Amino acid sequence: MPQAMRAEAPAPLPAAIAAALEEDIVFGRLHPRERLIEEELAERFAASRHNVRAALAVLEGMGLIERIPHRGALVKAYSLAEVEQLCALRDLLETQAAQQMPLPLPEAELAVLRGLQAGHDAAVAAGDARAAFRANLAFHRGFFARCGNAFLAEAIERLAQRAHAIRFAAFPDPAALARSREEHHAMLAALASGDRAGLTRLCGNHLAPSRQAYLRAQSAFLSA
Amino acid sequence: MPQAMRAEAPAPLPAAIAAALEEDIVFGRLHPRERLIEEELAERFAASRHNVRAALAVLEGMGLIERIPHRGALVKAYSLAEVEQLCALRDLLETQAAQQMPLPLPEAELAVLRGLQAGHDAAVAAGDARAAFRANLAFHRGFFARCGNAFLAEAIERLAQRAHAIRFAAFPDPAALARSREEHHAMLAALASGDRAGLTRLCGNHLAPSRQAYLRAQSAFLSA
DNA sequence: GTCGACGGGATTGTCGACAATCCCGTCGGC
DNA sequence: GCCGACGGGATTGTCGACAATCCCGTCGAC
Repeated sequence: MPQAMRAEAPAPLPAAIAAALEEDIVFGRLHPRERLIEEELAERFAASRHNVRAALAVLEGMGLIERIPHRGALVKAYSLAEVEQLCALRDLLETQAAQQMPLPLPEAELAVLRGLQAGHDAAVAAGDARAAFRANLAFHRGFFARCGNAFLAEAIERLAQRAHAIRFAAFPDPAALARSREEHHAMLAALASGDRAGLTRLCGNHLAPSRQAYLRAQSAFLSA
Repeated sequence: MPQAMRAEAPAPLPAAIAAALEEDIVFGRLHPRERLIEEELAERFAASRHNVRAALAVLEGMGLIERIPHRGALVKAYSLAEVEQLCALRDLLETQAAQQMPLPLPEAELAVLRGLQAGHDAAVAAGDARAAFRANLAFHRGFFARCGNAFLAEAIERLAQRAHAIRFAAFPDPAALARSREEHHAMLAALASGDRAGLTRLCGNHLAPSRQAYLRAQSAFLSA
């Protein structure tokens, strides 16, 4: 709960508050079932309660928190069965995206993706987990946008957001970050060479770690 | 624009306003690109502008309208390419849902779906397009919920909501309503007998009419 | 001793009013 | 005559304050 605000901008808009809370959830500073109280957040972010409220609405739309009327907001907790379902659907959609992506990717688009990945590399090298998280999102967004179906790309992004609530288990691990980085480079190589089979396989494997980490964390929690 | 409010409840909550506007879009009373002005809506629904604003946020989340900061809200217009992409993704997800649905469906669940379809039948028989629309949504929700993956069911529902903005072209047609009704019954029969191939085929065919109707309406519009 | 009514405190939800922004018709200068 | 600054009007965005709701500890009755 004690957490200095990071608002350097003159006005802490709802989007900034939502992003900060999103990171708190991803990095486990807010654990599942934890309650979010509007006035506390308003004080922490030096924002009005209206903006906090709007931010909570955003997070609810992303599936990261749950709001119960007149009762407040909680960080959403996912059961094992839900994690399995979520991963299965992500696998389906990301595989589909890989299969319909035009290959090999034009050099101009490849360059954009390489630029995004350079940002990710830098963040990982610097050990900046927060920046790595954001850069990772940006790379994935750019990558799946290339599948040619905006609705598919949006659905994939939405599911990835939902998975944030379970990803906290995997993300702080530097080895996982490095592995993610390597996989991104392998994906770029497959895009460049037009290796569709490899690309599809990479996409499937890429989301396995977070699922496994969650299951591990969950079983550790249950046995504790 | 002239449209009596249908609020019989003492308080017109945001959800009710959103539902009414959703229907206006589905039935073509609000056409694509039409502007939605908060104060006008507040007067029409005898609600506060706050509630109207919340309703607009809901509709934006459903992809039915577009909001531009400081500029207001418009009914969202979809291009032909977007319609194709939307339909392709719906096809993928609904086919997947049909393929993983446990068959044959237990009698208790079948009874629930039959009850929902009875409501749809009644609305179609009565020629009540509004009720038919709602009952159709309820049947689809109940149907796809049976696929065993809540995220898949939710994604399907979200895409169906988005399709509302293009469905207006098909919905007022009584023949289409009757056909939809028949297809629902065929789906129920497939669920009962465990005919997975038939079920999958039915799901695919079931969303073809709205796409075709949209393309027809679009070409008619372009040639006008 | 247990159960149900009651109230204080904390928290969320809603309202009216004001401030900020944008569009567009108008005007003055070059 | 055309271009850019300017203001009026319409519309959206934000604030502070108040009302509604809920949780939970307390008390009294059976």
